[in-house]
Amino acid sequence: MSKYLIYIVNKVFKALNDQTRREILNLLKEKDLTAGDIADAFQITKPSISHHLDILSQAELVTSQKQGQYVIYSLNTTVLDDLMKWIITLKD
Amino acid sequence: MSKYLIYIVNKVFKALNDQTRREILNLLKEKDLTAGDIADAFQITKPSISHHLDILSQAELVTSQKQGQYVIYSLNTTVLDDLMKWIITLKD
DNA sequence: CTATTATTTAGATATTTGTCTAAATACCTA
DNA sequence: TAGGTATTTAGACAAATATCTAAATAATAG
Repeated sequence: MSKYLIYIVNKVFKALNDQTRREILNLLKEKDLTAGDIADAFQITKPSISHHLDILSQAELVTSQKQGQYVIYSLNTTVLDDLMKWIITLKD
Repeated sequence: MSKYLIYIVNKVFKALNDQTRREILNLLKEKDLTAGDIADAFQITKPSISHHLDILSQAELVTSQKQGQYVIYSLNTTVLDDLMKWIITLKD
């Protein structure tokens, strides 16, 4: 288990250890969304959602690009491969 | 995504969101160990390890059986399948 | 330019979490 | 039964976290 993988996995587990953040990822699975669209899907405030999106970004579970005054978020599943690797290592 | 799976995945993510607990699982991958053996592998106190083991038990990531005055812990990888299912669902 | 909309940042607060020490429980052995 | 070992429980405390409101930043539209 490389130091790099341990570092990534730590961040990803942290990011995934929250129901709201997991639901955000599920929303983004369907299609890319603006920060506002994502916030509208939850009962919590926009700043809180912004914070969740930041944590997801740090874990590289989402990417974002600015389009005018909007910020569009997309799901990024590449780190999930690292996560799977970690889990499989535990299994065999 | 069933309510049951969401419930399980929530507990498992909680349990896995800690370096010490992840290391405990890695130790148990090699062989079953008593609570004391596990505690000896870390710098933190026995009560703290006991607490970590409790969280891992609640998530069903470990099982335990009493053998005399010892409690022997074993890795249980079955919930990891549920976790994998959740991840794969996100990926495709 | 000014007002409006979208998003993030800053700072405060309550809750959760990881850790500790001390005590309790359970089992074993002489 | 008494003393020792293994483990857990209870309670305290500091650090981390999720949330909020208010303010700042950035872009658009009139």
